[in-house]
Amino acid sequence: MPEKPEVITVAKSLERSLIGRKIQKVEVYYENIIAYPKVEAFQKELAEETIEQIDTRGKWLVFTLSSKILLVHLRMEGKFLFRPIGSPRSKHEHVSFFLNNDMEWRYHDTRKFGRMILYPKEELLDKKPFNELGYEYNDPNLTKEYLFTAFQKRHIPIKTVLLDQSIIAGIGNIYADEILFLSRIHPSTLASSLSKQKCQRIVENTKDVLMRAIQLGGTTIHSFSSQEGVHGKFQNELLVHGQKKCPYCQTDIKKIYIGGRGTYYCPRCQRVQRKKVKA
DNA sequence: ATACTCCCCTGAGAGC
DNA sequence: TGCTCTCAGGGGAGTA
Repeated sequence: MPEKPEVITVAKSLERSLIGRKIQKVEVYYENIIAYPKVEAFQKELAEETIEQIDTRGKWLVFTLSSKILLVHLRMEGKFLFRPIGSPRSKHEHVSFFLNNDMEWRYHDTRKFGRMILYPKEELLDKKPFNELGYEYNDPNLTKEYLFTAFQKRHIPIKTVLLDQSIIAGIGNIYADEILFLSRIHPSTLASSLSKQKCQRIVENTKDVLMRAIQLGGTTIHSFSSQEGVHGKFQNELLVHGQKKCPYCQTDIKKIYIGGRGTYYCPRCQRVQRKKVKA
């Protein structure tokens, strides 16, 4: 669920509680959350590290520490909580960072899909996932020429390509639908068939949708999972994802599956491209 | 290199 | 009521 705007919101909400704090100890209750290095090394290397800065790259949270970089991907339902040291732990709290203010910074993840990676600072850019992430929504290099070239060799639906983090980083299922709706492009259209003009629309609408969503603190869809400090308002602005009627033409919104992802579109505003037929 | 399939997880919701 | 089944969904791994 968290896409770029939600990840930014989480990063901002954590700053006040974490910047300048020292991690004294780490406990891991579900080991698969730690993707790299091995759990023991992860715990050992984090001890005595101070949190200096919090950023995002794609959908990753990037914690700059004294001598390491901690990456966290929330995937579907990851979230953070703060609890006094020793507070009862719920069954979905899988990692706990003991801070130097008698608080535990805890990672909660119902589906256990989230992942954490710890790297030495200098290795960050050479390794997965950073060495294979595409441009951010606000990167000046994100141009219609770049997309047109990248799309040429992708003979799969544009919806799927927008979710490919190696081309544009940070777009997830919800915003992909919104971007294609605003661009008036059918989500099944093969990426390789898109004109430069349509690539330009995708560039503009990617920037537009993400910027507006970031201003509103992202999208909160699952009411049951409202997380501490994160209350997005962009769900009120969604035009097509999860909607019933097209806000422009009142046509019934259709839901289909593309690449296994639920996909919403307006069959009138987002027509299937047809090859021009000679008269 | 690109495309496709399977898998990881759990809770919610449907069906009986 | 309560059990069983299906499904969503980001991304990594394995395979063609």
